[in-house]
Amino acid sequence: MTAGETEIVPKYLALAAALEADVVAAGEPHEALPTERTLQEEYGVSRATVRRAIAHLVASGAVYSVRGSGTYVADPSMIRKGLRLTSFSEDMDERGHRPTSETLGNDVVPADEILAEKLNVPVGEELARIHRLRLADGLPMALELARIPLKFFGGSLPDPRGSLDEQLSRRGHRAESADQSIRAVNLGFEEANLLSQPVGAAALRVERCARDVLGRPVECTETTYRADRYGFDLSVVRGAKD
Amino acid sequence: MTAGETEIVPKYLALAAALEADVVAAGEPHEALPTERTLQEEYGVSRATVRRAIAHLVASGAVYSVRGSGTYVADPSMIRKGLRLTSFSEDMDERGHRPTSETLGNDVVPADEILAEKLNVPVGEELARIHRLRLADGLPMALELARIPLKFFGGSLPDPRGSLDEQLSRRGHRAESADQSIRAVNLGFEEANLLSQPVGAAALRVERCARDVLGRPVECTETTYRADRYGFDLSVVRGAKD
DNA sequence: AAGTGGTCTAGACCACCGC
DNA sequence: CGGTGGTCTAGACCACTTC
Repeated sequence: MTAGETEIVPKYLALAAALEADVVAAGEPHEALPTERTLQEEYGVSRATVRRAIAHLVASGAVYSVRGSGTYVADPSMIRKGLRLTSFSEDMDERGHRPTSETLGNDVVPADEILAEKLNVPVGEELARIHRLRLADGLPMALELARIPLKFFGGSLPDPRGSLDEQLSRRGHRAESADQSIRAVNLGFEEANLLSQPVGAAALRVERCARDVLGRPVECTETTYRADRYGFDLSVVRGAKD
Repeated sequence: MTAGETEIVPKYLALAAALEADVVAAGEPHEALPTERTLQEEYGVSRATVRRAIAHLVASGAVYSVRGSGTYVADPSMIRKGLRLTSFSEDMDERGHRPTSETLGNDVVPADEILAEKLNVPVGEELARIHRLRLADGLPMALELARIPLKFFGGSLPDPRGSLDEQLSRRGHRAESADQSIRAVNLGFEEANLLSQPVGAAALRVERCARDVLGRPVECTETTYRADRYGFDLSVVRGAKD
């Protein structure tokens, strides 16, 4: 009587996933979801479970509820980002945008002092440098410059077609945590052209140094987002100091 | 006078506030809270309400729960908060700068639709608008435009000399959590002059709507930081959202 | 085995929205 | 006014930790 690995998935999460797929993904913004009492019947669960599933979707920004009126598909035009570490692809996926990328150039350079320290390698260590244009729904969204010790790829440049994150994960170097800095910059000529923005336009620059689960640095990435298409929306609390 | 109106505060929020004050604030890190079933009796509520209150505290990072074991006061040193809710003064103090401010203008305006909704007041409600230039070590750092219902100050404009945060705290409207959006903008003529920056320079615009411990909105503030002097540094982890 | 938090149910009443 | 989401109750069973 083998158990077979039956994964335990709470009903409310399964329901949230089902709603996300059935209604949210296929629905127009501001389209109403069935009422909670209707969903309760349709899915054969209690209303508390329906409400919990919906609360999950509200928290993730997929839907919003209006007291006395109903629950509706959220308008994804406002891109949101919380406090979690995500790749560009994950980030766009979560917000209902189709992420693609265009490689602008790959090369190998020796680590300068700053990068050497951040990546915890000797100065002069070979780093893969991957320069990409990131698009959302086919429109330029960000420029990304990743610097990763070549040794993490087994000595050769990564396949530009595949996900960088995935290739790192396969070798046990999945990014698990990161230090980030967020700043505003004016776009220079080259950046502006690549992003289809006017020269001097404001942009968000995110510098990220990621570490794997053991705390070893794996990559330093600089991402420059179009200010008119991207911003951070997050919740903060008055917590204790670090 | 005062507001004789009976505020409707959900039990679970009231309980969360009570637990925060009674147990969390006074307790040592990793000290166990009473069990949910104990709290249920002590406070005369259902277990679902106790759980909801605790869920609130977990989300705010004040406590953590361990399945099969108990719920414990969180160790502040282990809290990983990318960004915390801080006032400009606190923020500058932590960064080692001396914060000062220069009032550019105070007035009272009726709430438009957008602010009325965010602040949960009727359209036309009187809002205090405090426009200040924020300096760090005597140099312009940010422009701040705060909008706060006048009733939170007892009907008169706040003392421009004192800390806004403090004056709100004294009246029980301390900002405890907030929704924030971070974007990049190009400075206009007036903003640029006030910040001693060239016109068109990039800047970080932070829009913050803060709530008190009971979740009541207290202020909506728009802060524009000089990009050359300010940025966010934070840590992120790859965690589930929820 | 006893106790904990995690999930779920089947009810109920309320405040609010729209007709 | 009926229907909606928001809150709350009093149970129940489960998986897990702890002894």
